[in-house]
Amino acid sequence: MGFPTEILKKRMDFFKEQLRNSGVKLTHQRMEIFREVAMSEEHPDAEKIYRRVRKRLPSISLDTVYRTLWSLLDLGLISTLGPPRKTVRFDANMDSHHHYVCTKCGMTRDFYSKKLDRLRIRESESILETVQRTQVEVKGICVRCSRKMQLKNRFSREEK
Amino acid sequence: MGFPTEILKKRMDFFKEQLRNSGVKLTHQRMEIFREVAMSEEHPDAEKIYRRVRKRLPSISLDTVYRTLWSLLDLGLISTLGPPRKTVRFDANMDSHHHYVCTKCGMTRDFYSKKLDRLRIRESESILETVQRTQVEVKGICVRCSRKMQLKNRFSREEK
DNA sequence: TTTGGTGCAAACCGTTTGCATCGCT
DNA sequence: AGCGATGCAAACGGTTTGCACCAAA
Repeated sequence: MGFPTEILKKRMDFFKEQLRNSGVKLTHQRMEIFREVAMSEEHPDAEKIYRRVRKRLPSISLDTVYRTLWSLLDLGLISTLGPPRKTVRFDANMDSHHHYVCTKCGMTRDFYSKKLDRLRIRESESILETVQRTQVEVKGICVRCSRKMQLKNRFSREEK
Repeated sequence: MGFPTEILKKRMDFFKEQLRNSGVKLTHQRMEIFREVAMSEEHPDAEKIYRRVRKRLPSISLDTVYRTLWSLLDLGLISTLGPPRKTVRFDANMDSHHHYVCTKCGMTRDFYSKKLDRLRIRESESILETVQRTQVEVKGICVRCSRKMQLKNRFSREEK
């Protein structure tokens, strides 16, 4: 195995370009951290990325990894899995349903759709042994966060 | 507003039955904690559940809330949002893709589907202001966890 | 009465922050 | 030289655990 070279190259080029455009410095650390995420198949967490990057940059620290990942997120170069949450959230609705999710604040609301319930995905490629359920996540920015961001933008425009 | 009475009743009845069947004691605390999750529209976290339950049971402690929630999860009475994770996980694949997710260990793998990409959900009921993307999560038990559980079951059978 | 359930406090661990230093541009 | 980026260590906050007490069957 090994990660497809062209895809990795494409991602690295985009990464460099985005950093340049946004005035964020291109450092070793950022480069290696992004490379690690970009060539991973398994959506690693910060600790795992840290351990791997440290093989090439032994003096890097975990908090640089965190800071870098959050910047990359702001720049739209990576995303996080699921809603952003530092807390586990619970759901007592065991009927088949789907979710609207705000990627900013994590707000989540159920919705129902007979059509979506009928979704059947092709065989799970022997990754999952048994499938429990198939759920659609519609991700976006909720009304409240949207308003907040507009306000913020207005202020920062006025500051200039 | 207010939560539909029939649905809540149905959930409470199922809850009591499941506790009875599994030999887990039905205590005030468990009752109030489950009720709180069952009648919530917003997928609260442990802290929020704790604050609400405390209004009725002022002496309850946060760790009882946690312990209860994990038991309810084991009993299949509630679920958690997204893969169970104590760490944030990152994804540098910004192309449209979907996920296989193991609900036990959180293992997540990408898959692609032109057909699913074409999914268009009906208007988001003014909950989301703007939709960024629609992603399908196929949830189940991965091969590795499945094997582990089989082993465990075999042992516990032998213990008797 | 017995045993699982609960409350308390302390431990744990992932993540964040303040600050002094480093090293690109 | 200047200033953003980094490393270190300490703080933070959500979650878990050990233990003694309590209460339901």
